[in-house]
Amino acid sequence: MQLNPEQDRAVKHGEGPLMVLAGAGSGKTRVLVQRIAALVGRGVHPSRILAVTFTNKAAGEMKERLGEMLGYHARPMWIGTFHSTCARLLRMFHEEVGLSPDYNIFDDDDQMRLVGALLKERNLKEEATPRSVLSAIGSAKNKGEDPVEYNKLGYLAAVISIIYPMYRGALVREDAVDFNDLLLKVRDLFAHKVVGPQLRQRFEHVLVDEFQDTNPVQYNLVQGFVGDTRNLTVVGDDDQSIYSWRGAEPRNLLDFKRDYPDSEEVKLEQNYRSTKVILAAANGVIINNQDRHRKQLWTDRDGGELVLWEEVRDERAEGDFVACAIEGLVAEEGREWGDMAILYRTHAQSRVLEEMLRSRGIMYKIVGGVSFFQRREVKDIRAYMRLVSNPAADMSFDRIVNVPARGIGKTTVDHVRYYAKSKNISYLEGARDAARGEVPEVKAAARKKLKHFLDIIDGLASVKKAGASVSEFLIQVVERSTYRERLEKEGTTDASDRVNNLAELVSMASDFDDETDGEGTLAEFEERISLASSADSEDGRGSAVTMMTVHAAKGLEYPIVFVVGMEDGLFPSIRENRDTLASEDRKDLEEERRLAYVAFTRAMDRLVLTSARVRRKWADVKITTPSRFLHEIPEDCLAIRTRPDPEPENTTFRRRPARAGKFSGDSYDSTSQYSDVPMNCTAPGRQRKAFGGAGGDEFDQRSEYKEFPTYSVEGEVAYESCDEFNFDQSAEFVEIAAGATVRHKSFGLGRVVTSQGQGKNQKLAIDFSTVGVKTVMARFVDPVF
DNA sequence: TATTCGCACTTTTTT
DNA sequence: AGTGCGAATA
Repeated sequence: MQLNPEQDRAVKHGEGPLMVLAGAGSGKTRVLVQRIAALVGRGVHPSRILAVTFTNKAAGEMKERLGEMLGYHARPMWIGTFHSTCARLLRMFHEEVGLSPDYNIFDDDDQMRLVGALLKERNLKEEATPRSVLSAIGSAKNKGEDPVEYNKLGYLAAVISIIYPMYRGALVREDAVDFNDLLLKVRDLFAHKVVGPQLRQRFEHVLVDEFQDTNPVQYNLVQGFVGDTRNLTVVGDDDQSIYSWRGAEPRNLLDFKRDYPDSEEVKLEQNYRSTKVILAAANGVIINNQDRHRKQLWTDRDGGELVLWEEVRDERAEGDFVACAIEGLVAEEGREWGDMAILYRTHAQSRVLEEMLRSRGIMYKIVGGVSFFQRREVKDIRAYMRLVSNPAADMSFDRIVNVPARGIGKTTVDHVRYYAKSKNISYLEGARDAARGEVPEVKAAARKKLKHFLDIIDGLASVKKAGASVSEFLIQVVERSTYRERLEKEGTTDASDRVNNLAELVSMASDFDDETDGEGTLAEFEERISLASSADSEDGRGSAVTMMTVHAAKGLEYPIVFVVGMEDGLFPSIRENRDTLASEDRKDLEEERRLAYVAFTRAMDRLVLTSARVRRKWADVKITTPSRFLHEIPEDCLAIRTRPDPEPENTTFRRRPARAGKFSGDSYDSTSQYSDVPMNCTAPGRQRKAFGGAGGDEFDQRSEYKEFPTYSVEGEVAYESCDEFNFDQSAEFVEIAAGATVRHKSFGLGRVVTSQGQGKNQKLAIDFSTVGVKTVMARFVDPVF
């Protein structure tokens, strides 16, 4: 495909700031990739290019494409999310920010537990919920401000001023950072007298995708990375800004013009994705927003079906309709399941849809939801990993000291905790003392059990020390902790699901080992897990209908898109009992509208919207009003179809009688109203491919069942030595030249003055900030840049 | 100390 | 409706 003149201009832009205002479906990803390739072609060293994407998945795709175009030259490029980029930098500069190289990243769940525990400790549970505290802390940190100061006037001021210092203390003790710290610590690095200037000069070109979704801290980071070169490319679309609740400021697009007045601006207004009708529908909605740059998206894709708005009775009818329509599209138009996506505003809506699809034997996959990595058993195993890497990981200790149950009760743990706190040592150390009998409250029986637990941890530590690969280590965790054994003894389906999840985790670890030639560390694997978003796990394998939230659909496209639950209160989502100002309401509504815009513009050929007259929320039933956005769609784009209730007007709503079986969804087929929809449903009996049995749950976002790799439990695992990896790394080998910054194990950071010799025998004269100029073999230092 | 039961809370969106 | 937590019980 040829580039259009505007795209071409963006790709060919040389030095200096560039802003690309890219509408939905305008090929911005392609432009970005080509631009990077063009920079390399122009002689920019690949390792001096930083590209920031919104998701890890987008980063992966970009890497892949550049890999194809540039071969191994693409490898040294820095391509990733803000978070993964910062994690990488923090690993390099861990000392400067006071972290170990194996530092932990606290995810949502960890933070919640921690704050919950702190609130409990201070008897503040009445005053605030962990969620509210964290969101107050988070909104401050998103702006780069001090949480206590920032919330000084809010109703949580008192709680935050007590909890936040404790929270921060706990993170320091546990050698951990939260998501925001990841960015803030790197921002702080810019002020470091040695590292700061280096960081500023590190990149010659910086490119940021989805710029409308960056928050102030991220913008600061960008400015730091750009340094004096001013070679910054930002790509964004203010109409697709849907993360302001996470601190994103679409105003960054305006600020960019202020901060870089000499920037060139390119507008990509031709849409290559959607039909005219779909685009007109999306435009019709978005023009109702006040706060936006005017943009005129256009397409030359004539024709296409009208957007269909199907009004149905309730969410079951909605699911049934969608399932039917899918069948019809497969039968009539020869579409494949993989061509279709169902988008919803909230995860909670997925359940009914799932049920209805399943009852018709339609394969589906769900993106997001409860992430694989958040499952209890996976988190437990991760806690073992953490505790072994970092004995001070008290939260991890708490989590697994008695998991699986080994008879260490609450009272024992309380004694250990109290003792550890009073001596200012970690819980694990406390447990050691207790096991040795130094804590009188812990009696012999409990001591023995603690000893047993410590033996497990120490055993794992020795496995790690022996140089086990990550997957080997995980296998040892699963075995030595008796986790798998216990689960298998349970014999329930739930337990065997969990075993499968553990197998999946091990196999991911083994993929990781392969990828890193066995050189990846536990901490790196854990980092990857922590930063993996639920949307990343999507593997395009097989043909299945994709279900996800609108947020997760950002950047994706499908020939056919269903957007379900188009009702006021749901989409746009309106939270009740909220005491915000009217202007906030408008802002929220505008964001919801942008969300609708994103949803609609995912569709290439056909867009189907549904609304239910009645929707169950929790236990009760609510009568709904169709989404106001539906009325904003130009009439000539829209086909509206309302189905009357099959029952007489004034019958009261009858509850579906409770069934004995777990799922009653199958009963719906016979009453389906939709066998005559123009998308022509086939009869429910004619299913192309069914999977599983009724109520079976074997199809979800996880990949298929994998056996545990074979291994020996007894005897020592033979760990290969690892001194031959260097050869393959030549592609990434960076010649250390005078002026480079390097790190030495004992001398710390220094700057290379002169260099002598090559390869293994290269000698460097280095000016260390600690000890002055020293001559060192190059292989004893790590190039920082 | 382990297990079980009942209650409260959840549900907007996620790196 | 499903989960997680705390209290009550074995």
